[in-house]
Amino acid sequence: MIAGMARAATTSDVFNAIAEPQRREILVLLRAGERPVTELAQELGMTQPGASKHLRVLREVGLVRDRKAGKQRLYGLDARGLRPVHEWAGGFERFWNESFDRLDAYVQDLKQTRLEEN
Amino acid sequence: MIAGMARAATTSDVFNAIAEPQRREILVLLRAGERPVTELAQELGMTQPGASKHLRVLREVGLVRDRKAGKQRLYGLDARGLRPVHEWAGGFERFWNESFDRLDAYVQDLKQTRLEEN
DNA sequence: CAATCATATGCCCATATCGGAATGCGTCAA
DNA sequence: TTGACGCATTCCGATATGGGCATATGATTG
Repeated sequence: MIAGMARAATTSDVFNAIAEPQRREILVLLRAGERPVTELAQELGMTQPGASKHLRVLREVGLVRDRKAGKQRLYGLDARGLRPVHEWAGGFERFWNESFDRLDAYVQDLKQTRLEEN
Repeated sequence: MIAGMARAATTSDVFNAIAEPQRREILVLLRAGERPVTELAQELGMTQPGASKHLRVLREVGLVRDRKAGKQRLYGLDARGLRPVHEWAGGFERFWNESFDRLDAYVQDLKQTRLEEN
């Protein structure tokens, strides 16, 4: 508990939860609506325990919620947790629009603009 | 090599690279411009080797590029790799609005059910 | 209750990962 | 050339992770 944690717990950080490709696939699938575990496992070509484990991680970070439906347990999307991810990445938007060669000029432009504003 | 990989290599997947909070902090810092390793380490309260390791990961996924400047090595942002992240998360945009409504309806259902039970 | 279907958990293994400490290595200055 | 500086790399230890497999738990039906 005290020494060298390898990484922020995947169960407490959305960024970490979506670092797993299969978990991202699950989320994409769930955009089409609620699904039982077995169906998800089948469509994604993974075992049922595998799907359950991934779903557990997604549930613990709040990206998914589950609902009992008779014998089954339906998993549904709760995408609110993805909003911070979207916004964080969006904070870099202006940087991927400017090519590197232009970035320097861009910074110069900003400076110039500021000068002109004063 | 063949059996049970724990996770997609952090060095080959942007999602995985940004799963580390400190690496995200580095990227944020670099929006202000190029920085040498020691300065990054200092501002983020990590050791120099620690910073170097994180920078290596970021470099290998292409989120950062480096340039020699005399004794120093300046790291700069290359945010293009964050665009897929932004777009992927953006694919859920309509869902994190709808989620509220669904959740609300769900809560209403619960209340209604309880009332009927009493 | 017993049998059955759906899902969750526990265990084991191989590997990845992070942090710390020591060290290698290239570059600049005296 | 010899230090000193800046950074990268390597080794180590502790831990997290994902997959496979067996099994436990839950709920439904007969």
